[in-house]
Amino acid sequence: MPELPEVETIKRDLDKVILGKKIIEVCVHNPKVIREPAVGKFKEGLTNVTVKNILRKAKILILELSNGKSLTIHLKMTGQLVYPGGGAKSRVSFHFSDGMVLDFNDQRLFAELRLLDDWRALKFIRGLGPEPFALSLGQFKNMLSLKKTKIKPLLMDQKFISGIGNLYAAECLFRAGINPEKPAQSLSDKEKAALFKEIKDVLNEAIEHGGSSVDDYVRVSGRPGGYAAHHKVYGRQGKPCLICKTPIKRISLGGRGTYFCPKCQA
DNA sequence: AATGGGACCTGCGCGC
DNA sequence: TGCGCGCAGGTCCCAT
Repeated sequence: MPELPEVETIKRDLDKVILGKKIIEVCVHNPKVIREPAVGKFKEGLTNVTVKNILRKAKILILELSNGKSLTIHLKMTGQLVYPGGGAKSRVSFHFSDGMVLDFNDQRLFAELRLLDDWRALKFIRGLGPEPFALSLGQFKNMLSLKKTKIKPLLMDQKFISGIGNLYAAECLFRAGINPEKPAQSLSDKEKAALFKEIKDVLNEAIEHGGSSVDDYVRVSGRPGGYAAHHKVYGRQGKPCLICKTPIKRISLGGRGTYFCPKCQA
């Protein structure tokens, strides 16, 4: 499930392999993932253009092109970008003038590709909250103090703070010792500070390790990221807490699997 | 305002 | 063995 660290890893990987290259042909093997414009216009706008710049906003990748348009890619859960491509799983393939291919794969077809005149105008992007790295502790504390919502669903709310998903919300809360059901505004100053620190530390560490390969996530090379070995709670239901040995519990919160230590995160 | 559910998808692992 | 079911999760949308 690509979250901020995975998408950032892909952005950096793509910088090394396709930045400055010219796309000469786009093959759409499954049109479902092309959200706009119509497939014909999509292909047309991506033919004979150079990749000028690659950006990441929250969990979205943006390729700025030489014709002024931009390709936005939201990988959702199972999206992959693989280079060199040419694989059988490809939903869309991008062919470059040097003969190389970038594959876009997506097993569950949830991903969203858009070719836009102005990515900044995309409603979802306009609605994004600040990225964790753009916040000061004071701002973060203020934001939390205004919300009665349970802290874990709040961390995953992209309008509140952007880039954090189910996996990293669990890891950050564990490291900060905060119960995922605790109302945001009820966190103590100390807890807010701990959470702020752990969010930045966990995301940075995950980026350093190339992201977490659970489910389908792979780096652009096709190889896994290395952060899953450092997970402390995610997916560890019933296994002993790495700090106190209490079995890790799984509950459903906001319809999502939520892992925590009932003792360390009381 | 907040919360809960369903929808979108498909492969996998589980129980019977 | 084979089948059906629940689950996985980012985001939107609707209902309460």
